Amino acid sequence: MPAAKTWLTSDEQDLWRTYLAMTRRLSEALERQLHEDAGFSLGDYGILVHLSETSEGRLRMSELAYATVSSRSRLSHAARRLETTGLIRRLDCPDDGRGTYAEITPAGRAALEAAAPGHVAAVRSLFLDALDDTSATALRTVAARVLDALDEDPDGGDPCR
Amino acid sequence: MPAAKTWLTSDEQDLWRTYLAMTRRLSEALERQLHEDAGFSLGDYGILVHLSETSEGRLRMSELAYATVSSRSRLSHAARRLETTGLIRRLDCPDDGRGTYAEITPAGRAALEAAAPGHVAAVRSLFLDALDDTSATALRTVAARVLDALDEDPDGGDPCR
DNA sequence: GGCTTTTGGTTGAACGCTCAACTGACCCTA
DNA sequence: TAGGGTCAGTTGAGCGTTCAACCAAAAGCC
Repeated sequence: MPAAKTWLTSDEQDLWRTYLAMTRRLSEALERQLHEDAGFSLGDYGILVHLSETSEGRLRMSELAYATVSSRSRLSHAARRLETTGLIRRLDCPDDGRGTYAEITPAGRAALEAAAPGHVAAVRSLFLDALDDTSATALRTVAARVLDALDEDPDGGDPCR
Repeated sequence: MPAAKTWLTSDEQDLWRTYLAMTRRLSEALERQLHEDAGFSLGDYGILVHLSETSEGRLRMSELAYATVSSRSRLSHAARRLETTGLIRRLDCPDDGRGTYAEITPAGRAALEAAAPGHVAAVRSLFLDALDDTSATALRTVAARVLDALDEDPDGGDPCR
């Protein structure tokens, strides 16, 4: 096999930089919209969504960390903040003395329902509308492969470190 | 036209969440690799790359902010840090009394060349290798459309706010 | 020439994330 | 049932980003 390439070809560079610009600007725009209109972040939104989707409105901290693709530490800090603003509450897990449940409060559900229309509209207009069937399929494939590669990689492996 | 949809369909949801998971985990993995191996961030890497690509090794702060898709403030802080570590230096612009040039130092070039192989290898193995010609083309199209939508959008518009 | 407005860039405070260290509870084995 | 190892979750320090306020130089304007 040839020597490992140290640099990217100009095509590769272009694609990579375009990808970086897209992801950065998209996440900034959505973050800003959500923060202005709802007062919380995309990460917080994800927490509320996942909790609201369960039958009991609650999830163990570690499950929630996995679902929201965040570290235990980040989730723990985020949960403390969301608890002080009253959107979730934490309660001890009766089955496991180490465990903690995060539970969405009525105020949390209300905040989520208030935030959803604007956020969903932004996701549509900035992202989903840019996709036709073909590119959506392609993107799914790419994402699946990238996530697989991350699972293989020691640095990208454990989403809950 | 029908009433605006407040929620995403389950297909849309799935695609959006997969996209979010991919982008978050990929950027975390690259950030970690670079930080461990080179001691600086992906943002710093971008700054050094852009400076090194100019004929004089320098760029006005605002041009650099645009090139690296970052706010003036972020770039200003990053430049101060890079200056204290000796990878760049700042000098006053003779043509415009308000202006500042950022210039990559020899140490900066050395750090960049030392960091490049590992970073490029990670970008390849985690991202580029997941793309065949078809999906690369599709991704380019998607990125271009998303960036266009961001340019239209008041919240996503100015990359240098 | 003086006046305001705009532009280029920096700064500090507030806040979120990361990392490593830590606490307690569970588990397993002898 | 005592011990060491692992697991769930939290905490605090350090650092990077954001936001708004700020300064100085340039550009418009009359």
